[in-house]
Amino acid sequence: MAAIGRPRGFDRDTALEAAMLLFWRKGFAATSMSDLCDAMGISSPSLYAAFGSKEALYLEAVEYYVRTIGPPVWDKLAEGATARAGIEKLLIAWTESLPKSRATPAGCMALLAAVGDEWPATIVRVVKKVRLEMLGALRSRLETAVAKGELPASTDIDGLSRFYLSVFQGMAVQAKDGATPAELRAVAAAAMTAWPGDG
Amino acid sequence: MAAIGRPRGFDRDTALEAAMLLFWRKGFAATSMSDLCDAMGISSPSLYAAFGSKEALYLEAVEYYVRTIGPPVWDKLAEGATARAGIEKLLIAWTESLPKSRATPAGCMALLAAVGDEWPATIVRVVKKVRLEMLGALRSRLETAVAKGELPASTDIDGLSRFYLSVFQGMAVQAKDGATPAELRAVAAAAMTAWPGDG
DNA sequence: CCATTTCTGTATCGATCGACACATAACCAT
DNA sequence: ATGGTTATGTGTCGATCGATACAGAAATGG
Repeated sequence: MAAIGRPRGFDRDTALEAAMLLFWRKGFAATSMSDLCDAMGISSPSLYAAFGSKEALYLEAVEYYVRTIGPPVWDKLAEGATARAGIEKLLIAWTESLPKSRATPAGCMALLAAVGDEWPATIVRVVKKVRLEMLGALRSRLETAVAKGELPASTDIDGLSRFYLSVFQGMAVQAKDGATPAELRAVAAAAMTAWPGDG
Repeated sequence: MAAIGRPRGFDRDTALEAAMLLFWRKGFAATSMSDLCDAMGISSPSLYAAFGSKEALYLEAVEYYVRTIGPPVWDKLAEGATARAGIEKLLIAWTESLPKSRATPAGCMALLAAVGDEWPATIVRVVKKVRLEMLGALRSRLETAVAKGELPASTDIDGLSRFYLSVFQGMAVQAKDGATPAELRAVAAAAMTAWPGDG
């Protein structure tokens, strides 16, 4: 863009990250413009000039979340020699990522936007797409496993991927509820015993 | 109470049920007093006279939910000869109860109040207690199973009950997301393969 | 009948919501 | 310097939020 006119007095990404953390913790409706302005350190007109609206800001915050928070965790799925190892690594990564930490709120932002209060339709649609991508990532890994012979061809791939998505979502809810990493690890361990062929 | 004064022009329980269904579907913040008055068929002052406040009405709605919606499903846990059968019946009951039906919204009201937007502290505390009761019901059934020798004494009861709670919560999220009963049944089937000793 | 009590509808309260008008300040090109 | 362009802060907009004041209506007890 043109470097013309008065330059912006704040860093856009820094402000966006502050908005993401606030939205993540409090949700959409419960986060007011006033809250956002305080957290981002800017005034209302600056926010509107830079992001358009509260709703547009939320959508950008989700995008930022998917871009920065998701990959370090979901990359685990591709690691490990087998799909089983990948899923296990992913589960462990969740137990570390989902509880509230010094830097981030508890739970999964893309999940929290699905449940609870009714949200603007545009947001619901976008976060739903994100959740479908999670399901797709799981299914894709399982399909590869079947193709490689790690799992029998009769495996219910859709059901199994949906099952692990369920476990993830349940863990996210419990994390939001204050569950400790140790408690989540017990859930992950139980979930791994559902791997086909184990006993 | 005294039968003195002008009698109430509406049935309290009927109005409460209407409020519950609306809160269940839309959440707390997204449900306005105006919405409630429309759904309950009464005016704002009547609502305040009968229920006190929006927050008090929500608390009564949760109580009503726990009293009327919960038991038909959770009673399944006690049915069946073994804990395994009880859990399986419970999972199946969820797959039928969680999706949106003609009469009820999707998901679990007590769960939805945990996630998403920030809710009033009193409500958070009450619904958290409800979720702890769910966990307690599962754990209690598993303890009985260990006592009866259905499960080895080394069973991680806390982890296993938390695991099945996770599955339930994940199923509730996916139900809210529009998952079909068939898709939820696949999740339930996968979850049952995690039963200790199966394989 | 009247007095008392309780419920109901209209109309509205102050607070807060998201969003913006406006004037001013800070930068670039010329 | 000067005009063009964009960002900033103050102040405020209409709408909506949850919650009531008030007066009239409907019941009971005398």
